Amino acid sequence: MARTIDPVRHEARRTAIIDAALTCFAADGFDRATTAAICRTAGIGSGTFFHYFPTKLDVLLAVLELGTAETVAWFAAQQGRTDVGGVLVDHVVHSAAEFADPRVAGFVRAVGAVMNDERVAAALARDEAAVLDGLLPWVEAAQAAGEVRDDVPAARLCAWVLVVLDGFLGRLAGESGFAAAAERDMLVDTVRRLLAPAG
Amino acid sequence: MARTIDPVRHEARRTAIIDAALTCFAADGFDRATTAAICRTAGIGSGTFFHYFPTKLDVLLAVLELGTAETVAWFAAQQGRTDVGGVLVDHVVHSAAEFADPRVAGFVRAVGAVMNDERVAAALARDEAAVLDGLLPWVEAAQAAGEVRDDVPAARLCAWVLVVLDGFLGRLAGESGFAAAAERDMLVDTVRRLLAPAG
DNA sequence: TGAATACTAGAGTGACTGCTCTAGGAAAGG
DNA sequence: CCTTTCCTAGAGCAGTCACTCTAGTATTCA
Repeated sequence: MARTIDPVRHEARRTAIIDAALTCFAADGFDRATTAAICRTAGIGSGTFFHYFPTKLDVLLAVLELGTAETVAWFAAQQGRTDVGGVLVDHVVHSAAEFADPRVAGFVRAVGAVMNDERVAAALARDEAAVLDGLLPWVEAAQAAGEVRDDVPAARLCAWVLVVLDGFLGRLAGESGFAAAAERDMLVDTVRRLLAPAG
Repeated sequence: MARTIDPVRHEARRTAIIDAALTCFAADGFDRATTAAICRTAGIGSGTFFHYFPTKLDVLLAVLELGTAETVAWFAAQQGRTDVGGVLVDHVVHSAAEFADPRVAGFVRAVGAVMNDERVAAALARDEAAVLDGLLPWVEAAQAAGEVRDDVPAARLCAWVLVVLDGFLGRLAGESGFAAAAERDMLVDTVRRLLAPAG
């Protein structure tokens, strides 16, 4: 036998490629971000790139999966909290904080170009499910506590929270002078109004 | 001299190409929608295509400009109304109705792939300005009448109405079972809550 | 009618890009 | 040490696509 793989080194290299790809996708979109550019950004040759990922699309999928995992981890960390309203607000704040990475908005737009692909659609569905499943029990609890309106089913409310979050993220890229930090409070307020009991 | 151009015939042909391009862009995105596919959809040869538009990108710009013109025309038609709140609601309803064309969401995503282009950015800025400028006087009037909150400047409120509208549009493409018609009332309600005076 | 020009079609071209292939360097085991 | 496998690089290939060119047709004016 000979040389075994070093999982740490392997994972680090892989992550570096993912990060470079995220940068390129965000800047140029999926189709215009060439594999050559990603390799240059990561400081590797194309041979290395295709050693780690069979396809350019697979890197994009890896980025998506990283995001989904982060979401799942965040909700797992909230287990046991009793201030249901606080969790909802914190989730919005947490999302806004992630959007502060200027690459996020560009990457989301890049994903739009390959949404038709079956694997991408599945990954997006998983990602969305992670957020909705994470949010749902808290919204239900808040409804039971009378903190959130109950004239609309909890699942639909969750979907509408995503509407606002997605809209917020979408505006961060245009040069409309829309800054994540400056608009964060307004975002929280908007979600609050969306969820407030009918009055 | 000989043969002069027939403006009617010319415009009709041009519009047909724009419509075919809209269909293709919406379905496949900007880079994956080939000029060949657009020509096939429009039932023309590539010679005709490039006779009307110097570049594939120019067709996309033409689509954007058509949209901007439509927005300007709609707001012009509201001139003289006195029910300021009604105008705001009508605008949301009108937007939702436009989104009912399933190509709109796909097209917006397609535009995202070429947002970095200078001309596209300028066209998007014009489009956004058309909506904001159209909305602003009505929001200001509603504030003066006490129908809309005034703890936030009117311009910023307008930007946030766009956040919600964009988020709504963005969700129409995923297969999340999000339908324009079914969610319209919720959209109106969400904007109402966003604009309601602080309570 | 004839000439000039708008319009149309589609084959061809040049450039680009995702990915493969080969050749070799480096690390782990024996 | 040697062998085996992992890892890396970058030249090259096959395919694709926006756009050009040419040749011809339709339409209007004199």
